[in-house]
Amino acid sequence: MGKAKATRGDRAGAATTAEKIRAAAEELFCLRGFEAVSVADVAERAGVNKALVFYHFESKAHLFDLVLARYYDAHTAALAGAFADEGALAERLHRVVDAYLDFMADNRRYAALVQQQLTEPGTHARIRRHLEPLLRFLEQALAGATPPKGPLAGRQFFVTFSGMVTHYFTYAPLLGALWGGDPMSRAALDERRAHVHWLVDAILARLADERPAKARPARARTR
Amino acid sequence: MGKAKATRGDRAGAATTAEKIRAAAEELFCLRGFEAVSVADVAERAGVNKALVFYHFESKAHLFDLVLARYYDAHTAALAGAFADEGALAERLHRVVDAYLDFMADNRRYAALVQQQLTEPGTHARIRRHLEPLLRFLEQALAGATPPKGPLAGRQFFVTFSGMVTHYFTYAPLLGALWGGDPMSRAALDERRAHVHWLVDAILARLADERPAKARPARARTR
DNA sequence: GTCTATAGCGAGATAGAC
DNA sequence: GTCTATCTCGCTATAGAC
Repeated sequence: MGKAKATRGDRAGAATTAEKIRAAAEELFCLRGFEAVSVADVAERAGVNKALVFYHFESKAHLFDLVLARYYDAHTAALAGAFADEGALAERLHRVVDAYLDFMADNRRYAALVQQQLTEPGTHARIRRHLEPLLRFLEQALAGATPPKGPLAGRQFFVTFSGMVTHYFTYAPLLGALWGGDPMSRAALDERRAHVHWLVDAILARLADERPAKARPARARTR
Repeated sequence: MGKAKATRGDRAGAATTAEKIRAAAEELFCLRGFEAVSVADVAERAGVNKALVFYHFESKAHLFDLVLARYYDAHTAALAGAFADEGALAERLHRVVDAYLDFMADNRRYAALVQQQLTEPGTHARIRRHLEPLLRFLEQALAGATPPKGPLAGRQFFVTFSGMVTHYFTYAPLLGALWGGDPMSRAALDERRAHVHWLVDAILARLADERPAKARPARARTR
């Protein structure tokens, strides 16, 4: 699982063989998924011999695991920062949405990769470990605005928000043809961003309307 | 592509060989996707010889195409009925959401199948033909409530609604572990249904609030 | 660490008897 | 229409020289 030596960053010129392989694998896996990429493809892309892939990484599966772990970590890190406890709830959620959209736009095949993982039981444990902190983040952020159980609980909004964002990217290749225009263009991404922001506001407004009526008696816990 | 004779329904006892194969393929493809299912698996499940699969269907890909087409058709049919022009907009949308959720609950791996297709360019044309009428349905239904362009256009809500629904099912295997309790249980599905209904209402309420205000000066193009 | 050569397997698909 | 036997190919992974 990676020689201990691979501590160097990924400067362009001085890439070690292992790093070239990792980079090539990342590119290809994110482009075509796991099954559709062969070790020979990775080696060719990296400009190294096929056998070296097995020397530096134990197997194709290990290599894929490594790529996936990097993505999961990057994803969590990107969102964790955005959840920072500053500003009103709406503002925080907008930040999170922005971070999510930006991450997806920068790693366009990531959504597809994760979706693909979902179809393979056996990888569920890892994805769960990846998603759990994100779910907790959102539940905590929403704690003051949503009830702890039922159809308006934070976990429902977790599915809703992540669906709204990721769906756009998994469907992007189709949307281009259906809509006309590139859904990955700056303008299109900004439009999607505005849409999701609008939805966040609509949801918060409706929650605020309902809360006093619903959980009325005694003091409402403002946060 | 299927002998012309295969007009019989799928009564249990009198299943023809081709039908047994088709049924087995449908089950397995929806359970594990395309790559993870071998022709030998299908034959075994159907209780027939492997070579017969190639006799009755030209190839594994053809067989898969057939299964997929059936699903797409069933999906479109299920939603088309729900879009019927009766009742207020909110009521119609609730009907569509219900039909969508029911279809997904009855065909639990369908969402994963479609997602998987999205990762394989070359199948895009077909999915597009499948999605196009659904998009047009929704755009038409929303025509009076949303602007024709921009972040609140119908097409944005198309991605949003389908994401909210399908995401629940693609993530279901994980949600069980994350939440505790089976996300496919009657109670859990009803909770999700209530959540999406609530969202539909929140969105319509907000749209109604904004429309007069937004395009205010001179005559607002009420459309 | 890097290469060539090849083992070994499982897959889709076909040949041809019945 | 159904079967057995087999072909062919691409893939992961390894052996072993350098």
